[in-house]
Amino acid sequence: MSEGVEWALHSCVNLAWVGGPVPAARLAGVYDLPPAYLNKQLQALVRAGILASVPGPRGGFRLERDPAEISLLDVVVALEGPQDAFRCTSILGRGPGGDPTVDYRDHCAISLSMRRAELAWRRELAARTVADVRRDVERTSPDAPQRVRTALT
Amino acid sequence: MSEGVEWALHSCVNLAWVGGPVPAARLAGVYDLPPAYLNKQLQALVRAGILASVPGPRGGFRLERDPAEISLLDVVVALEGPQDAFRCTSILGRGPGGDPTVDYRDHCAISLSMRRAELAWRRELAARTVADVRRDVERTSPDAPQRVRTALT
DNA sequence: GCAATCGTACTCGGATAGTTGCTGTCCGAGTATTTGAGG
DNA sequence: CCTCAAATACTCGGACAGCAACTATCCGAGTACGATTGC
Repeated sequence: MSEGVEWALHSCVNLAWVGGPVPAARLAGVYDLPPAYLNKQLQALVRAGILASVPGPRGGFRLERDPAEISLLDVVVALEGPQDAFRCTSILGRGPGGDPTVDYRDHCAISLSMRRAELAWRRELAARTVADVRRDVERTSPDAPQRVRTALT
Repeated sequence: MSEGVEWALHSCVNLAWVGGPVPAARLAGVYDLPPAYLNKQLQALVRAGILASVPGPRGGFRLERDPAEISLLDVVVALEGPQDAFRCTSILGRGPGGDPTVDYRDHCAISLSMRRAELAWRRELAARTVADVRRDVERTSPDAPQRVRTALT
């Protein structure tokens, strides 16, 4: 999985602590990340409708939706794409008694088992939102929000 | 995820239908796969203790353990490695109020959420064995074992 | 003094190289079989 | 006919290219702010 997922998730939580738009360069400065590359990841989140971008001075990125409506799965899918990690290429169609024209993703027992596992993974990620993470962090270290706001201002 | 995982899983199920060792070239011929590359994947399964290799004429690969003792997770881990797909690089340690010497994999709320999801994925894969898949296939298409044995002999 | 206009600085956005890991291939080490000769 | 040994063919195993994707960077389009000039 791309390393940008980690950066994007932390940036979303940080953005949930400030109101207005924050430039990508400042978001990157918090963790000493490559500014232009983080910008690229945030662009993908904009295309997915998670963030909104504001050009020009006083511009930057801000959350487009309520943090409680942004699941971790949304962020992962925005960056990694909707396809599963395990890709069934229907090799059964090239085997004995197989039909090359059939899509075996819904028939192959192996494909179904792998899909069931990925479904469990997606279910866990879909059940956890940016708001949940923010709440957990605020409970663990109550002074984190203020520190982040200071670093982002 | 590597495409070789699919090949390895199908090959393990096929090996569960025959007794003796089968050369990699013949296993690859069933689905028209690159023989040498499949050989590479099977070598990894040997290193993991899932398969056993027999050199020389009449040699090949055979299952080292009972099919009921080989989970899908075992095969995936043997090929992809034990590390998680989401890798926490502890960027919190480079942020405000962070300690660069601390490993945040057990403290960062984001890392914990991602790990919980991967744990659910691993649990599903660990609960499903090669024997389970073989049984499912035999129920769906009872003549598959004979077809595979013919293709492998 | 006030307003309109021009210039400037700052931001995102997409286009452009570098690097790692997956994909595919090839040849050598080792072994069981086969073949031949010798007893 | 039986035994032994050498040749042979077949297998795995690791070392060697090719390619796609991730990583990283740079420059241009567009915008808001501020300075400047004219009224």
